Amino acid sequence: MIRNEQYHQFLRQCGLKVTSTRLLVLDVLMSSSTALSHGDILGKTRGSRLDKVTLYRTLDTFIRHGIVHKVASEDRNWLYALHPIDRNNSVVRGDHAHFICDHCERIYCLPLQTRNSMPAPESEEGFIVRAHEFRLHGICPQCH
Amino acid sequence: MIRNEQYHQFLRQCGLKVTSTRLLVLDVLMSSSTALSHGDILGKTRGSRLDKVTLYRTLDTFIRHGIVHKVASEDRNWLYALHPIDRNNSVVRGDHAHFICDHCERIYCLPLQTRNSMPAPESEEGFIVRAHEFRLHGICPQCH
DNA sequence: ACCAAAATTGCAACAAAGTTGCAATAAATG
DNA sequence: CATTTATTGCAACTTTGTTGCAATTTTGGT
Repeated sequence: MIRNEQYHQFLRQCGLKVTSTRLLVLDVLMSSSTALSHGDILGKTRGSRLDKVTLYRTLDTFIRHGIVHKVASEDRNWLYALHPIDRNNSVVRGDHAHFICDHCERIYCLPLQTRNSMPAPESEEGFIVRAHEFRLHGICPQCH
Repeated sequence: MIRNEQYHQFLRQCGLKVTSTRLLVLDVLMSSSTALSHGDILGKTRGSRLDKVTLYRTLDTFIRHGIVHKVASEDRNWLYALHPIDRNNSVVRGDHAHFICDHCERIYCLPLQTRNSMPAPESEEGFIVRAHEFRLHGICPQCH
């Protein structure tokens, strides 16, 4: 796998030890255009005796290091997706929307174009707003 | 409980049979300013031998009839909240935001004021947007 | 290339959340 | 008030996620 060298460098940049589990999970997430569940990832790594607990912990580590974020799916479990990575292997954590296809249930992370970008809503009636998530529902390109 | 007559009428308006379980769950949801989990509701109804399965099914029925909606909490389970009801006992399903307090973890449904309301983002690159959910993170009035 | 320290992994057992099938019960209609 | 139909409670089960611990792997210094 030629990408391994790149992933290796990326993990070190994030202050993480390089392990085969992490390289594997990183590769699976990189290769998907949609957010994946724990089960999805486990399915895509059959053959490489990756334990479910290890996967939970790996995803958790990635989240704590800001590489991955999780989105709740419509059927009560978590989907995991990478933050976009730019040409310098730096993680870009800018605002983006989660698009949920009401047909295939897949969740895509869509960058918010400037012309679509949402103004952060004002704090109001004692609620102090610090961050926000925008979830879009509809039909994805694959489903029409 | 003086509200029972009102709830009774409301359920019939929704085309539902009136049962003690539904009256009970409706009352619990009405009395809360935040969205409640299945467990929360079960906790608030101790004494009334309400079965967990029945509660799941009741909440599901309410959702199918548009009385209740569910929001994923930050720790992977569903919270349930009523749609606002106006003076004519009609359900108001207008846009609203979900405010998640990062301190107490409670989730509030906040109406979107006109000045805060989000324009529906344009469909783009083959993604057809039909609905959206806005999730706000921050600190709620009780926590500061 | 090897060693020691520290982090990571796999396993087994467990806990929590949610579902299914079915028999018993309760609500609405005439 | 009897019949039909929906709702409820229970037991067993599935799925998802967690904990503790021993074994293994990674890293940095020699």
